[in-house]
Amino acid sequence: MPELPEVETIRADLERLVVGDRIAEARIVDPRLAQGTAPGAMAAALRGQKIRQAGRRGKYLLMELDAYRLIIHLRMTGRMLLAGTGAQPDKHVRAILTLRSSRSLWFRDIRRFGTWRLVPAGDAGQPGALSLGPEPLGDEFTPGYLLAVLTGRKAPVKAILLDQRHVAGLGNIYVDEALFRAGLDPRRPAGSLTPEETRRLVGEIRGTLRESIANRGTSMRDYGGLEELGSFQNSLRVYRRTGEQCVREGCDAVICRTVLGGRGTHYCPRCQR
DNA sequence: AGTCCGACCCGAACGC
DNA sequence: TGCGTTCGGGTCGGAC
Repeated sequence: MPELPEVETIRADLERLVVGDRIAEARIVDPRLAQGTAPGAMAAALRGQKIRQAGRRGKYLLMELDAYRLIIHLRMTGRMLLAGTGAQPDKHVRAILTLRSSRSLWFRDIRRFGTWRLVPAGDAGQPGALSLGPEPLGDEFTPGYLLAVLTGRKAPVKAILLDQRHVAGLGNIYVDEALFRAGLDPRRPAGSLTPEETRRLVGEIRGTLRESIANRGTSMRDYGGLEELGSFQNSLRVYRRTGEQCVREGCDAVICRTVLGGRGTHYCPRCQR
C-alpha cells in the first residue's frame, strides 16, 4: 500500500543510491509487469541506460534514463530492493536491473499488481491512464482548489480524496488519518464541507504527509524502503485501530470501521463530525 | 458527468 | 504443518 510518503522515500533512496549508475543488464522476470512494451523489448531498451534522476508524480515512481522514462507503479506490494552481488532473488522478484557497479535493483511484488511502463525521455504525457490532480504538497493544492472540487458533489469526502484525478498520491491510510486530524467524518457528502473545514483538511493532509515523509513512511507488511524501514505506523491514530480507544485526550470513544468507496474506513465517531 | 463496481492477485486472517 | 473461504487494496474500464 505504498502511498505518496512511501514512494517519496523510495525516490529519495534511489536518488542517493543509484543515480549516476548504469544498467548493465535488465531482466523482466514476470512478463505481466511490462505495460505497453513487450517484455523483451523493454529489457533491451533498458540495457545500457544511465540512471539520471529519480522522480515521483503522485504514487508513480519515475526513473529518468538517457533515452527513456521508466514509470513504475508499486500498487500494493511492490518494493524496490538493492541487492549485493551473489544475492538470490526469490519467486516474488519480477524484474532485475543489474547495475554497472555490480549491485542489483530488484522489483519484488508479492501480489503482482505493480506495473512498469517505458516512455521516451521528456514525454509530456501522464504517468497513468488518468489525468492526475495536483500534488498535495505543491502550491496548486490550496483550500480554494479543494473547495471547488468538493462543491456540488454528493459522494463521501473520502471517495473524492482517494480519486487521483482530484489530488495525486493519497491512499487509504493517509485519507483516514488526515480526516481524523481535521475532525471530519469520512462519510460526509463532499459538497457539505464548509470553507473553514476545507482549509483545515488541506492543512491536515499536508501535515500528515510531511510528518510521514520525515519518518520514512508507514511500514506495513508489504512495504519497506530500499534501506531502513519507515516508522510512521507508530503515529497512526485511526488506521487499522478498529475497536481501540481514540487517542485524543479526554475522548473515550472507540475507533469504528466501515466501508466507503469499497475501502475499509476508520474513524472516531465522537471526534469526527 | 458523476458514481459505482468488478477484475486483477495472493498472503493473511478467519471459520470450522 | 489443517483445510477451505474471505478479505484487502490502487487503478482502470465498463455499467448505470
